[in-house]
Amino acid sequence: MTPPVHEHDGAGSRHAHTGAWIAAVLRRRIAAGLLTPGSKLSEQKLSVELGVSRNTLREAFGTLVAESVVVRIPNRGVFVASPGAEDVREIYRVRRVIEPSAVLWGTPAERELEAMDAIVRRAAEARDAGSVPGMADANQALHQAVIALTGSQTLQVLMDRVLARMRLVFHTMSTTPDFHPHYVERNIGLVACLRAGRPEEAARMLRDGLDAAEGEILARIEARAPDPEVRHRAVPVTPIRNK
Amino acid sequence: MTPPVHEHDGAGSRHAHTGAWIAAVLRRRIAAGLLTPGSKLSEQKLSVELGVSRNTLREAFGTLVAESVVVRIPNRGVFVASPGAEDVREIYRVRRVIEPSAVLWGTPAERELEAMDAIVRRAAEARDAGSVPGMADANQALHQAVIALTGSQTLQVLMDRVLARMRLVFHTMSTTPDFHPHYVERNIGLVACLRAGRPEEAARMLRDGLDAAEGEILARIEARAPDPEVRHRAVPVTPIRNK
DNA sequence: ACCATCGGATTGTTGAACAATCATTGTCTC
DNA sequence: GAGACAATGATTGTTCAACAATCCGATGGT
Repeated sequence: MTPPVHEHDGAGSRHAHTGAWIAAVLRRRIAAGLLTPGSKLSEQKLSVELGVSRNTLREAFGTLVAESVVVRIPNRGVFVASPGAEDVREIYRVRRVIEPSAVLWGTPAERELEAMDAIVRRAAEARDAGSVPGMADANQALHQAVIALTGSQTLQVLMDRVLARMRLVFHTMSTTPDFHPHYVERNIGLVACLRAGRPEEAARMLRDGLDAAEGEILARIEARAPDPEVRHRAVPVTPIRNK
Repeated sequence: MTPPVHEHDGAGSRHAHTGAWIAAVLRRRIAAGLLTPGSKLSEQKLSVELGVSRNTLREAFGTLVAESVVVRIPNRGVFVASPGAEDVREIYRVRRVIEPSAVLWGTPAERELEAMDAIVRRAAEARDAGSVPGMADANQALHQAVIALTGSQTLQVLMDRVLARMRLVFHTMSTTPDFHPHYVERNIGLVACLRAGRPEEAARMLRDGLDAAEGEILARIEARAPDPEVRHRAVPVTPIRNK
């Protein structure tokens, strides 16, 4: 039995708005894969486990629902979101609009170019070392750097949420193939184009890369789930009874 | 005295999740200008006025905070957001990324082109009739149609929120000048470009229009508030005691 | 095998209570 | 009289306990 003590789950601040804190804890657990997609988050269990009131937990659920990290089904409870093929398509719709636009019209200063250079160098090292998580991290970092070109806080948090959702997609796939080496090369070319002052070409390259990635992931997803959209009942994929 | 009865505030659905319902009511009141920017939303008063529990009202506040329609200051309460110059800049950062990208890479079908044609025609009629709200509505409709080109639900709701924020900006300005006739012409040209199959030119036109609009609004804002950013104390602009 | 009914469990919502914090007022000192 | 300081009152943050409404699963009848 875990005692109802507040695990010092990083982010030390003691009691800065308990609801947001609980939301952060759950967000981290979901991102780490401790809470698998489709599993139910029972109000009673979690409230005693985290040592907060059911009301406060409910508030946390609210923010998580707003972020689409969990799904609330009325009178049934909240479940960790399990994104399907349509969700993947939506994710790439968003990325295809925002990221190419960022490289096309965001004028990168020398600072930013240097940062992106460092990132792709790190990615290349990770590839040579065969480190898949290293490549994944670098890939993610590069996309965040691209978003940063817009200078918009709003777009930053939006894309952070999209990325969190993408991580959930990967969690639903038991075997994650490594298309990452492909991406490393693409990203190198992208930064080179930006350096050369050819934003149109960079944007086109980015769009092609996104199309390719979406295609691969969709193929991988739809192979496993021949009936991806038909989730009208919104039933959790696996009624996992956590613990 | 308004009785604590639930005003049948449109959007008929009877009691689909009370918290969301209350949030919708408040959202509408704010958009309508009944709740002016900077005014405080007292938990006690509103809970009795709307006939819901303080807890439920709190949940509604949570969603409104997530939408940045209201601002919560710890231990002080929630206030209707009063966007300043920096917020306007952020709004246009977002629009400059998303809207030109939508017209550039979203391939409009005949249906959508026709819809946009109808909108600009409506705008022209409103201009000839001297109807400022008519022009404003048409302008808003056109931008929503542009966003719809992406086919992305996520971007749609994002831009809806941005637009709501923009409405708040206008509410903070006592006198709203009508730059709308300018926009009508611009929009006509934009749709024409799209019809002619020149998305690059349309995108450029859209960007120029956004730049111009931002400039005009910023000038109007910074003239009134020579010290726009210094809101560290986050004090409501006017400590309005509503009623 | 199919359908209805019932019971238990979980969610949705409320009301009251308490601690913590902020704003205001009043008092004291200089 | 002006400013620092403490007491007071009001509001928010959070918890607890309760109830109605709903859903899930099992039981039982045909």
